Amino acid sequence: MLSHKTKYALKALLFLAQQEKGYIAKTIEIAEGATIPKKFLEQILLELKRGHFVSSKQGKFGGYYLLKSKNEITLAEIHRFFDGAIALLPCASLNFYEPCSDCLNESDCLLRHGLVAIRDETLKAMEGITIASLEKK
Amino acid sequence: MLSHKTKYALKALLFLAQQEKGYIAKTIEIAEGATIPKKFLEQILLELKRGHFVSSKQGKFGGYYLLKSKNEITLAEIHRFFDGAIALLPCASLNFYEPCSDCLNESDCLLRHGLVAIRDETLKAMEGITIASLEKK
DNA sequence: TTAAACTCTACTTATTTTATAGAATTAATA
DNA sequence: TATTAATTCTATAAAATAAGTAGAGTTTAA
Repeated sequence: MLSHKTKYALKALLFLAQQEKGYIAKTIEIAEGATIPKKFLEQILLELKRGHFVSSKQGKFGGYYLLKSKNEITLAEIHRFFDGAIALLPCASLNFYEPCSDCLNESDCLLRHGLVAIRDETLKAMEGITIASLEKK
Repeated sequence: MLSHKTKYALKALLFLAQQEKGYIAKTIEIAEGATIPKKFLEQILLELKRGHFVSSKQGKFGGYYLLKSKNEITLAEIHRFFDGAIALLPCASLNFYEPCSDCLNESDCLLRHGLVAIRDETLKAMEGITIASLEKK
């Protein structure tokens, strides 16, 4: 399952994608427009900025806007950025690989092969979902 | 990600699947054979019993054995049994559906459609992984 | 100078996960 | 029938994570 944080991030990005090009949205607008607790959203937007998904303008009349194209932001990316690995176990992960502490060795991890197969399928599907594709619905 | 509980359950089922037909395995054997904390495993085996995945024989010389065929126990089932929904949000789930509290209404949930697509792909893949298929590796 | 916005750090609260402890029950068998 | 060895059950504890809140600091426009 997605964490609330990831869900809120997706909703915020979607909100920004739906604004006119060049529009700068205040946090409070995004919070109310997408039904997200404002103080929690502040943190999320800062993280999205550090991840170069959005950029901001400070000070009066400041706010947030999309930095990456809505066609280029995928569910896979956002999931990894906030929730980490897409694989079901660390030993089956590409980007967050860790060996199992409770398996004798890599080749003896009986779960790994099956979970790598799942990861490949899930990843392919998640890379196909972009902010732009969500907007179409 | 799978919880440790789900991972342990899979490893325990795999251990039971690898025993000779009719063999009754003690908890301590499974714990040591599959590297699972024994007292935690006790709870997991009881849950697996209540879920009709395994059965047990009580008393001296008792233990656990597979009740369902190893070809019929899928990753999807075990995931749902211990970790719940396979979908990324409750509103995209088949078996654990709940409406979003932070979406105005069902049709306005912009994330839902994309996440249902992911769920369909993931579910199909997870239904293809059985205890027997894991054993082959 | 003021107002209105983002930025940053710390903290709190709640929930869930991951166990552990120990007593009760069941069954085989000497 | 007493003993032993196993499952079963309930309660609790410890740790980690998630979710949200508070408040001071900084930046910018007018």
